[in-house]
Amino acid sequence: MHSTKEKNDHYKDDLLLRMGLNDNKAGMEGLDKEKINKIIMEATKGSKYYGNELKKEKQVNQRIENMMQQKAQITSQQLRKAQLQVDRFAMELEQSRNLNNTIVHVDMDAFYAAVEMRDNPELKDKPIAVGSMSMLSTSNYHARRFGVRAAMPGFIAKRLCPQLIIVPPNFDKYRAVSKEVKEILADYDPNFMAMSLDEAYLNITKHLQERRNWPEDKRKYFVKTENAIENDQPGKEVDKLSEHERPISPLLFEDSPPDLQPPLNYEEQNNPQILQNSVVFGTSAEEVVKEIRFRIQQKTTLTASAGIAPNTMLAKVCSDKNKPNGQYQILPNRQAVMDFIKDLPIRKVSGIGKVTEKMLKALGIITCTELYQQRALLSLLFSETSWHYFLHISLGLGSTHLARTFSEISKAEEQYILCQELCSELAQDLQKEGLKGRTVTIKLKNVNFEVKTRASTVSSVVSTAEEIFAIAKELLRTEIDADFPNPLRLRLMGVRISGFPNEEDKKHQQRSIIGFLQTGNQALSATGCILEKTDKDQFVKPLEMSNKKSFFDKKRSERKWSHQDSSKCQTMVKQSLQISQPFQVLKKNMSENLETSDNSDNFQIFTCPVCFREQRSISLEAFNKHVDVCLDGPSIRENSKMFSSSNASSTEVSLKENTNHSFSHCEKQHYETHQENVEITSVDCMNLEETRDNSSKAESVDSLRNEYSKEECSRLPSKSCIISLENEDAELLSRQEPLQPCVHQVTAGQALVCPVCNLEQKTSDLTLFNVHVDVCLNKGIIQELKNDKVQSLNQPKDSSRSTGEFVVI
DNA sequence: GCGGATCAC
DNA sequence: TATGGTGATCCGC
Repeated sequence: MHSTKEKNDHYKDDLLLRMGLNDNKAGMEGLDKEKINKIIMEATKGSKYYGNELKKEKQVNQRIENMMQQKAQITSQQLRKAQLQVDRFAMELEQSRNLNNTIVHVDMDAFYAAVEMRDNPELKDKPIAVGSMSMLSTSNYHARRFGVRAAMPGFIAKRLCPQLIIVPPNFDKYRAVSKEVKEILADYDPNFMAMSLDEAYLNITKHLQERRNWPEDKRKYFVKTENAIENDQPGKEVDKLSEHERPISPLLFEDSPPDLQPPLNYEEQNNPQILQNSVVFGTSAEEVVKEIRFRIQQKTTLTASAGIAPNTMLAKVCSDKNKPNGQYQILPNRQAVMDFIKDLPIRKVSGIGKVTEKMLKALGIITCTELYQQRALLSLLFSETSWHYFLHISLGLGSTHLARTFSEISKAEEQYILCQELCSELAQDLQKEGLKGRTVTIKLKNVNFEVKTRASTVSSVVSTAEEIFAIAKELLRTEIDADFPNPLRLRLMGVRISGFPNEEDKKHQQRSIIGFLQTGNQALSATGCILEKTDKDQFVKPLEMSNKKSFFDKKRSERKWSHQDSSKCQTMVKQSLQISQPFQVLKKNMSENLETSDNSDNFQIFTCPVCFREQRSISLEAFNKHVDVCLDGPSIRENSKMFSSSNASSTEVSLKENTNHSFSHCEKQHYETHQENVEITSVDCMNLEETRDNSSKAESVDSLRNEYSKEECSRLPSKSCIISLENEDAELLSRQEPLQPCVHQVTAGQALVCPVCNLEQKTSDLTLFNVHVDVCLNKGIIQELKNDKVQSLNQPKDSSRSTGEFVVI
């Protein structure tokens, strides 16, 4: 319901300033922001709550101060070096950019309040909020004009708006409505991911494919103007069965943009056309989402907002853009993404909260462009997890797939078989990595989403499937016996091995890569496998994954991630590799990725950002190696002195400021999917839905999300990866478009000359070229090297093109 | 490992 | 009168 972004924003002095951003129109009913702030302050000041807020603020300020001190100690050399590392990582990320998915984020407008208004016409024109005198979870837009917001105590809201009606929450009702909405969503993506009662992500990529061939009839809906609709199937007549009248467009949002008011204003442009009380929607993503919103409104009389984008991070931001009752799309090309990102305040991104915002602001970072410009500094000031996350955001990257739900596995036999398979997979991975461990852990999640981990440590290392299974089997048996005679009804199982005696050695061996890809001290610490069963009774085969490296979204990893089309799995593997995988794995998969997913990469010529020589490597691996050598070795011609004393992995600043940005769920899927959380040992779980029901306040805790989202994929300091075996794989693979749907096509073989370093870049990939130019522009080192040539260009200040592209025609 | 901080709903 | 409850991750200790 209410987002954290809104939460607390009413109370802090600095944040009060931002309240001007809220809807409040001069001359209209309501309060101006100064008045709102004043009233809130009066009600807040002197309270215990306020005292605690001040205390917390001090702590944050202290963190910022520490960070600034640390920043002051960073040498330009450290910064240059960091820049190289970060840019190399950025280049890899850029390469893995995947624009082939269409992700939709659907968000019901003022959900609880809207439901209450719908069901009680008396509330229609009044400012209302759902909650209690202690806490509100939602307010309608009318009330928001008075400054009444979610996460505000009711008694303060009453001071702001004495006529405010506070309605106690009716969760059963919200759940029922939510279910109606979800039934619609499932038509477009059966594996959609519900984040809460009023929010969900959909991957409509597949739907769009199928829809292309749909006859108009299948995209036609009858408009219902008076009564509620029971049957909202396309092409079918509308039943009338409403006991009371439900207006099509509830007067929830008087100020919503007129052109976004469905359904009757749909006559705009070609689609959808209105024909005799019916509407035909087109086949584009935009049309699909209009259709979804139309159906939601027809069925529930409530409005929803939506965002359409190539990944979940962007889709989420988009859904907020034209709220309420609107939608927004970022087209699936890099330029569109970058244009959108350019001036986007980082605070808009899910995972960037109040504290992170403030810390970054202290570094002069407010927008994503600035976030990108400061990437090198950030890598020195923040944890690896954090700066990776930041870099993703600043490149407009996010998760491109959603997980699916799983069917139950309740037969003991199957469970043992599953366990054995997992152990075999795990053993294979161990063998590949040359690892042996002493601790075997199984993780079980039952149908109620309770998660248990059970571990056993043996005296000597194990590595074979038989050895591991022998241990895992006993752990599993214990759990099965514990519930006997009731079966264990599992939703997910995982096996992990840890306790590697030779971790240090391993790390050392991999230093050349790890030095760049990860600065933390966790190299390859464990290998894990987790197997999940899909709702289609297909197994998601584990592969492997990195541990700490996986930095993406744990946030809602609990919401289940899992499935992956095998074609996409390659992408995923590729991405996770680039971000976090140990080198060996990268090596193993990279060539295959290049071959399968992007032909043009096969003979790509990389230009080393250090020595500027072209590397006619076929694989990124070889290229990475070269850069490693360049960075480490004294062999760099032009700038050897700059690196003569440096060690590739020695840049770390001791005291890293940690920001607990939780990764946006989306992204994390790529990297965290199917990972295990070591810590969880036993969760005595009641069904969350039940607990919620008993909660008098806290309506924001949603229950329905658990239906779809509780699949655990938390982090695991280990490696794991998933391959899903699906029928559609081949199809998906074949229809994959080039990684970079470039707007600017470059003729094959055409030489691109970097305007900064003046060196010819023989890559045919404009994206890579752009990255190179960015690297050049943003790097003092290059400026120094080419001082005579680029004086006029070495101002990376131009925020409008921090990640800008050089357009080649 | 645990608890505090952060974030989201 | 009065400023939620829950779950998750990350990180430092």
